[in-house]
Amino acid sequence: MITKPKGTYDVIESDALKLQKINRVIEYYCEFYNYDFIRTPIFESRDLFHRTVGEETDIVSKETYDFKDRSDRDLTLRPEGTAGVVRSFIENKMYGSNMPRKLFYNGTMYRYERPGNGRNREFTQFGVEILGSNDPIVDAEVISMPYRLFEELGFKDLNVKLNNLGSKEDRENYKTALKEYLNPHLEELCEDCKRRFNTNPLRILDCKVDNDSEVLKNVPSILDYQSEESQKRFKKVLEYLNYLDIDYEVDDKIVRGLDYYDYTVFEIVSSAEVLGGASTIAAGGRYNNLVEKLGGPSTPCIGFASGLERIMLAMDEFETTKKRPLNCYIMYINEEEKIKALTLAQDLRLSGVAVDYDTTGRSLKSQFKEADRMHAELLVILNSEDLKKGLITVKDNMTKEEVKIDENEIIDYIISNG
RNA sequence: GCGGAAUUGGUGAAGUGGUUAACACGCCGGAUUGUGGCUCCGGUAUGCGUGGGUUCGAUCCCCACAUUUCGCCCCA
Repeated sequence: MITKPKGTYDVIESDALKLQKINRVIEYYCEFYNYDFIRTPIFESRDLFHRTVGEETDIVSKETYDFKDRSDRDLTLRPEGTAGVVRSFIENKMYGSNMPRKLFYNGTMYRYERPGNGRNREFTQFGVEILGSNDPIVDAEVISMPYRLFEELGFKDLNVKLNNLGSKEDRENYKTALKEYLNPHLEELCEDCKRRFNTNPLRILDCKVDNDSEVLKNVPSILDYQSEESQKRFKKVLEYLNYLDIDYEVDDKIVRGLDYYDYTVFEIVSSAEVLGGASTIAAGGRYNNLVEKLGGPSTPCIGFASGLERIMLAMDEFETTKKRPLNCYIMYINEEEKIKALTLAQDLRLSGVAVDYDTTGRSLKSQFKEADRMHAELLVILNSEDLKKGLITVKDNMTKEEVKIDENEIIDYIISNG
């Protein structure tokens, strides 16, 4: 038997219903918040991700699907959505007009990592990007929009954790201070952190191993190393979040895994138990230098990404999503009735009625069961004797009341009663 | 990439080194010769993740691999 590749999964049955619901909610929230849909390629040139996400990050250094096509081009399956959107923004010269640009995407991403609960190699993210505004009000919107959207999907007890990484200069100052502080304590840190000390000292802050150690408890806060302007800006973000009634918590230990972030970074965390260690359902931040770095004009931007698989997992804890009921189920036994079922079904469907009928030749009894499984509202029971008189039986599956309708009025009857 | 656990029909699962792999749900058929959801009867794994090995004999013991899962790393 051929099985699915490791870390992939099929979306079927109740998962399919959940995913459809999520996609519907995303569609209309993005419409209300006035974001335009964008779809970018699932693979891009390898350089795009190496330059944006960061050569040193785990995502790029050990998780990308890199391959060469038949003409020897170096390509990479996208591990995240922002790089492609920014590339498209520049390539299509969107900065020329209609700024800021508010875009949303929803598609599959690929990372070669160990699969587990809420982690897959092919996974789906939706996200938004606002390109061309540095107003803190935009930060508040990008945080509050997914927050409200998740509430709509049934999430409760959501928490936003956010931090201010400041400008590149602020961060360099902080890194220096951090290393100065940590240097005498190096031996007390875990092996990973010793390595990070040189490669990416900021990541030591959210190390789980050393989390409780005295060393990290007294570590200097990045918030104390911000320029006055950066601090003022962050305060405004928090102020706007207060007005929007968003439950947040400033966490100066939050740093993100992608190199391009600066100023505001945030995570939205759910307390749903099924999520286990995958409780972050959305995360993002500001990236004011990325567009310029990729060759576009200096453009301040902010965005977030959210993993749909994790949302689907958590939805189990809320409510079961039900399949939409079928308007009408047609039953028949013999060939004459079957042909009537075939044509009547087509006529009804073209009139906007959701219709189905049996195609496995099972007993009438089983057809009733099947109709119930599909939650059919009306049952059309074809009978050769009645058909000869031009009559068709329609039974209301709720009241169990049965009427015989003239063949010529059947469609109107079903439309007005279904 | 590192460590632990799991893998038996459509589903939930019991089970044993030895002829037909429990039970329940579901599904199909029948009783009810064309009006269901209750009840009763019958059917429903040539098969116990895959490949080797030990054995007279393996679903059960051993090894490898795959997949899933928990923790680490990392992350949505």
